[in-house]
Amino acid sequence: MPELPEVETVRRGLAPVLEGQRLASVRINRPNLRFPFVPRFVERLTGQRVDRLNRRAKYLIADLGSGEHLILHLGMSGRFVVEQIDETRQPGAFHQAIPRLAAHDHVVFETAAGARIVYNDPRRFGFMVLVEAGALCDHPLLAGLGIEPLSNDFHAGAIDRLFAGKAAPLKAALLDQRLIAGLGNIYVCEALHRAGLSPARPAGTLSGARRRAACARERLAGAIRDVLTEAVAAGGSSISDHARTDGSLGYFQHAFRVYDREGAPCPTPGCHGHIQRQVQSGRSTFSCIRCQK
DNA sequence: CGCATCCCCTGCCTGC
DNA sequence: TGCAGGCAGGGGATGC
Repeated sequence: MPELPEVETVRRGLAPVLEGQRLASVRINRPNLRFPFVPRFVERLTGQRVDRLNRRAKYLIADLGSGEHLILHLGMSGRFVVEQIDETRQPGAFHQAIPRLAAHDHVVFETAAGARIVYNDPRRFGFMVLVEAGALCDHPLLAGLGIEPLSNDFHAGAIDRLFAGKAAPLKAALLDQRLIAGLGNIYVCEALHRAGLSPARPAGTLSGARRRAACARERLAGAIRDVLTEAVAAGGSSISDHARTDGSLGYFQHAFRVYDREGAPCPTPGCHGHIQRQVQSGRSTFSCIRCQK
């Protein structure tokens, strides 16, 4: 599921029920997701207050009252669903009375205020990692992450610097979380189409003083910012797994111009090409060879 | 180092 | 109808 817009959508759904609330109970239904849960994961979380829920790239980061942090990643198929539980029941008593667990409901949080937050992840590429106080910035999962594409630091000049000398195709460079953090397969394809840039073009050709390179990176920076902003406003893209925390679907998938549209006419005005699919770095790329150069 | 390939896991869709 | 194969939004480990 989740690229930056989907993760941000989940963050916005979870923040109102988590921030300022205590975790009255935590339950894990298996020993691992992508990684094994750390020892005493449940005990270390239970009773803690969540001060804030942040997002960095495709990670959610809960700041806990103890100074520790809980890093959450949704992998490919992870989702959170929030339900309001009967407030007359005793917190923590849901072990007996829990409503039916669906398949792949791996983690269940219950807040003192009566929200139940269920993490469901069929493929289990997601994970939850507890980080000691003060160790967040240096954590290996986060330390190497690149620039946030919706931050003020992201602009054509950043692309100029990051892509200088890179022989890798634009598709691969944009997927590289060490350069720009948060883009995934869908939004890379969409941004490249909007910018009129070929996914196969060497990333380094967007660097340097030449006017054409400067125009190209200007278009790319704008396209990335636009597509992500629009997708966040739409609640993300719901292909098969992503849903908002209230169960409703995002609708940005209806705005895709190229992703999963092989054979369709190119939506660029005046371009009479069609969308083709190719495989780059083992993953599908969708583009129009006519208007993406 | 930079880049490509493979792998983790389950579900769904297609074609035979 | 059943089954095999391919494919899926993630990232990490490996090998060249």
